[in-house]
Amino acid sequence: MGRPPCCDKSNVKRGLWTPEEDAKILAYVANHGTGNWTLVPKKAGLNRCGKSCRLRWTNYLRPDLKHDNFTPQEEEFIINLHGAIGSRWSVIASRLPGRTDNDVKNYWNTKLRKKLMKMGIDPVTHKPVSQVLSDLGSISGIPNTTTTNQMAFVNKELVMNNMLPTKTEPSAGSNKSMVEHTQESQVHSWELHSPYQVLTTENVQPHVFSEASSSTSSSSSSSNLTQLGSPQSYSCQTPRAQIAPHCSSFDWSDFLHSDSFMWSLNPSGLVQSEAELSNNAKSNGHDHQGVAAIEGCRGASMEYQIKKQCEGHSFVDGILDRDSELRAAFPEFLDASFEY
DNA sequence: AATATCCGCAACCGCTCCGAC
DNA sequence: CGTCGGAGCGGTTGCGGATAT
Repeated sequence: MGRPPCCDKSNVKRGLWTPEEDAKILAYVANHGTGNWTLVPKKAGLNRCGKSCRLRWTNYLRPDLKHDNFTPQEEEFIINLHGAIGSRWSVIASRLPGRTDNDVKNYWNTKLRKKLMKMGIDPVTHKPVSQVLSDLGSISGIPNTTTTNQMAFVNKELVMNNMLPTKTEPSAGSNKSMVEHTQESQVHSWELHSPYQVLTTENVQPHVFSEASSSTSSSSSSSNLTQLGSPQSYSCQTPRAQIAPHCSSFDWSDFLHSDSFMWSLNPSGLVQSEAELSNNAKSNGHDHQGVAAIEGCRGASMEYQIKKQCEGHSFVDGILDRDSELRAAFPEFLDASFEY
């Protein structure tokens, strides 16, 4: 038995809103504020579904909304965060003042997705399409026929979008072909010229895991933080080889979803330095000991996950272990108001 | 100039989440 | 602890303007 509809769909107006209806919503909110949207149509004198009223307000009428075009900085931030957390539009929008989840979602679907595809970047995985193809081909445990079918499908999609070169040719801004890049992606970055610079292992990993990487990797662990916004190369690479060459079960997406990564983004979409993070944490009321502990914890997070997974811990085991350790270490940060 | 096609965006739909009871 | 209902989220649809033929 399903839930009854929130309103009588046959008796409410649908479709585009008139200025008069907008004025009624605005007047109602000005007098009563938002909340209990199911009562709004009746109280405001509207023949609309309450849900529709809420949508109209949140997506269009809210006074704090920006109605101008997205800036390049906002574009970069959306791409970065989408690469990290996927299509969680409300989360992305919450970090872009004046933008709604609907705005961000529409902008992604109409502009950014196509832009990435033209750049040869798979908008779902944010990897070079050549790498996606390579990954598909190397999936173990899948019968060859299935893989072949998947490859055929992907090839068709890519050809339709002019993303798959008909022959090996140098990619823009590099002397190496896409195929060569794929083959070397374990150790070299794959680059093409782009007005964007997306968060990658190169500019995230050294920042977040400077302590961990210094002890686990002899590769370059520059702590230079690259500011987004300037024209730079779009660098994609497989982090596994650099960070955990000894462990093949590590999944970079797990890290991207971790709060360690989220902490490295501030609302403007710029990567924060350790000093900035410290200052922010301090200004938020954390004491020095707490800040140091957080930084140490953040830096050690990747190494911890790699170790645990190499030791045969399941993903869930790792989360539970981590939860216990964090609760023991920072009881003051894990009060009811802490989002975790 | 008329028609077809494309594109962007507002709005809708169905579902999940979460607090109140 | 289960149910109810409001709020919110993400995917999808469809309208209207812009552009191509």
